[in-house]
Amino acid sequence: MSLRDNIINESLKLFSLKGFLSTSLQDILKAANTSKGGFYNHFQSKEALFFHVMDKARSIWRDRNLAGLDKIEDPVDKIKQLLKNFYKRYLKDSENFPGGCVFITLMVELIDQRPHLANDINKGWVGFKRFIQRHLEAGKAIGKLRSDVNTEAVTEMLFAGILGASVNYGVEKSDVSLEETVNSLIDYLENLKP
Amino acid sequence: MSLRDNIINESLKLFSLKGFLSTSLQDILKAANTSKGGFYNHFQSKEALFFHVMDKARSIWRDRNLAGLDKIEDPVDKIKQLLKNFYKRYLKDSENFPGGCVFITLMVELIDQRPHLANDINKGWVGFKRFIQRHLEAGKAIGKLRSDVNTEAVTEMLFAGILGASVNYGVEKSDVSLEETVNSLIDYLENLKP
DNA sequence: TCAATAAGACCGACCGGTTCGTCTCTTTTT
DNA sequence: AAAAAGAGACGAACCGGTCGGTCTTATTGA
Repeated sequence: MSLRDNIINESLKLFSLKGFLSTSLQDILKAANTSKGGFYNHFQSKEALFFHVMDKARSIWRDRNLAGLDKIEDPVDKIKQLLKNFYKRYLKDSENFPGGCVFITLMVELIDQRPHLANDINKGWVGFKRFIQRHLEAGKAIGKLRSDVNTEAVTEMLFAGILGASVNYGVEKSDVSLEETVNSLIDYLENLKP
Repeated sequence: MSLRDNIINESLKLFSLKGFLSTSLQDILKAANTSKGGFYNHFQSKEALFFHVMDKARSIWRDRNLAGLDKIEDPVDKIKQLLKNFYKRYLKDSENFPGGCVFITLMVELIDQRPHLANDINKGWVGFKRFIQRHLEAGKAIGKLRSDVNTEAVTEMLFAGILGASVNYGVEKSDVSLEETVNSLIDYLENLKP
């Protein structure tokens, strides 16, 4: 693996553990087994690195969470599968995210300290919410959800549940709570069917 | 107000905005309008301050979230009231928590960096979960909840929902999502009644 | 084919600035 | 006068970032 890729991968791990501001350049250099010069050969600044790390994180996120969704017809079942993917294939990935979901760690740290960096994360969150709501609306249109379902409120509920489960998983490091929460969310979704 | 209390209050605000590690002593001194000497006259270290700030935060948390609960008989309704308190009286308190729920900000920051500090926060979380589950069990015992309700799973769901809603509120700074999420949680709880 | 040249990946000393905590000294209170 | 409270200079360690220099690799010319 190239030094550049190695720096990005190691930074991703460190950011998920310590956040962006609390990860020093020395931490990164040590983890990637390189030096200042080696780093600044590939990245203009620590902040520039941030965006490359986020690209990598988003790539992994899609790879894990959207796996198999294209083989499912029912849009509501797609969301169910996404919830399962989230806790079975994504959140447990301690190889890339030893400190849990990197987006949450970074968002909480940066929202009031580096709004322009937090904004980059938020774009993904907004897109994710839209993705959920679009599928719920599609499910409603073909009669897979009750016609009185408020898709916006359900989207907020699912999103908050996922966020909370992720935070809690980072604290508990136990699969039990995580599985219970995600299963409750799936049951909640199931109860909205006609 | 004494300098000591002033330092604690200003630190609470700063911690909710920037976390513990990212809040420098200079930030605190500036906000409290004092000096190094003034600070170290009252606190042994920055870490010692942390615990005093947490005591203050917990005190505010109880004051806001448990308000009026003693006047409610039905244990399930108590939890409903707590959910309402949470978003109406607690989370919107930008006076003490300008950066949103300080427990979440600190937990996410400290869980992998200062486990012994995170552990102090977690004690409160565990107690909160127990509080919820105890009331759900009590409600079940007197027939206010269906007998097939898994109180542990429901507790995890409510807790995750609250966590997620808090994180999301810190990002969106909008009451709409927050209200929708909490109302969805209350509906969810309502649907568990016989 | 092989030496001369060029490119750039990488190293680590170093820079100014900031960190937490200690210390001495001054001011205020009692 | 004595004790408590506050001010801020200071030190050692660390921060992100710069810079001169080395060493490997690719390209060129004969």
